Amino acid sequence: MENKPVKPLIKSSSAKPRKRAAAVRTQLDPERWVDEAIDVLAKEGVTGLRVEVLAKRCGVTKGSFYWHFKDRQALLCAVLEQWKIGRIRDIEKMTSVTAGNERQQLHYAIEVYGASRNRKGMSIELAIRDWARHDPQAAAVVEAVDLYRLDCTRKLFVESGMSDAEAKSRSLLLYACVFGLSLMHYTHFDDNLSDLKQRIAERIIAS
Amino acid sequence: MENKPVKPLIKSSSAKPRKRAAAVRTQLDPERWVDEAIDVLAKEGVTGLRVEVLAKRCGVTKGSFYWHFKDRQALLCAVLEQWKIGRIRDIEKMTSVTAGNERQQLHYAIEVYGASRNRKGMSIELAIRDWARHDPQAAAVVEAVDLYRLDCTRKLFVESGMSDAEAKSRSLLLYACVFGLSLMHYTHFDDNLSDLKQRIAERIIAS
DNA sequence: CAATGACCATACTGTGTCGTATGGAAAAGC
DNA sequence: GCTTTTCCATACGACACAGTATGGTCATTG
Repeated sequence: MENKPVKPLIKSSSAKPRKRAAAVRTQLDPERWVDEAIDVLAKEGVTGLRVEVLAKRCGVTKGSFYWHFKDRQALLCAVLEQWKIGRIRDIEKMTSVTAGNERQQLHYAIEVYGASRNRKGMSIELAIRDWARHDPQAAAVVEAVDLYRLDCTRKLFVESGMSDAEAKSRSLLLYACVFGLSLMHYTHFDDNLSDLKQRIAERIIAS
Repeated sequence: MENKPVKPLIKSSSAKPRKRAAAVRTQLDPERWVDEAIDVLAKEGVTGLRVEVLAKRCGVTKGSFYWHFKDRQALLCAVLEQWKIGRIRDIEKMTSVTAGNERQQLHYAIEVYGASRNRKGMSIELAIRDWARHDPQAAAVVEAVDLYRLDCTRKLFVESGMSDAEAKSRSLLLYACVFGLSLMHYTHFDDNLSDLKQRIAERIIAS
């Protein structure tokens, strides 16, 4: 005994992908687990992210989970990491723009975050931010993402002709407003919400 | 058997307060439970609000809890209710102002919410809003509080000379920004955060 | 074809939690 | 003073969950 192959914290799926790529089997890899975990996270929060629940969603049992991950904490770390790189990739895509279109791109960013089609993305965002209130690791990831986001939009404001200080304040205002709105329940506050949102976006972006 | 006195859902403490008021004993009343519960809620979130944990904090056992409350859900309802009335009371106090001082009062409101001294209040706020993402009851309370808040500050904006539509958008922007900022991690974004906040407040309030 | 390793199921321990049943102590009421 | 009511402790059953141990199945490899 004791000769069980050493299980890495998170089994690296890049170290020998079974065969080549074809659907040789329907077996699970860590990424599948993480994807499913993020789904649960969005709906139930971190505390609702249980191993057995997740296994049931994947159609397997705990035995499989503990093959791919050392423990629950390892999954949580993987979730944070995957979210972080996904966010940074999105931010880069969202804020790379040809000169002269900065303001338009800023409007687009606000619209995307506030859109109801992005409901799931915002649920993940809020779940992780709530998670970060108790967990230093999550807090560190959130801070990294926030600082990156803030700096990207800051550049857009600067390139659209603002001072650096003003650009920073606008950048912070933009994201604060976007997340804050997703936190509030204001659907019955007015019967022309799109006009309200338009005014807000103008206030944030316009010089 | 079966003659045990009927336990109300939440034992009304106003229906015969034991003696008069004096410290005749150190026994617990529902309000004490709710106060302690809100404390735990702020630190651990709803899912961390367990009966036995709460009992230990109060220095008693579960037996006491289930005397004062029908079940855990009854406590949660009481927490929501107490938070709701407390918020509405605060809002009224915060937005009642002599004519001419509206803008000053709006600045004060932003400052209070963003202040670090109000850390606990904001923790409760965020915990309840996260709770509201899964629980319709909590969502209803949050909506009621939000609508009340939004309307109170809307009046301030109107009285300071804005159109109703503009006032509404400013009101929404104000609270969204306040809650959004408390959700972000931006302490390392700039070394003059107070200037940043000042600019943001100006942007929200100034005409 | 035999051996190895990857992947998963089953069974088990231990803990935390909800809710109930029941008894005990102290105050309140007569 | 005796009974009733109030408030709490203790003990219990049921369940959900984390993590471990161990064996089984199938594909891959030599």
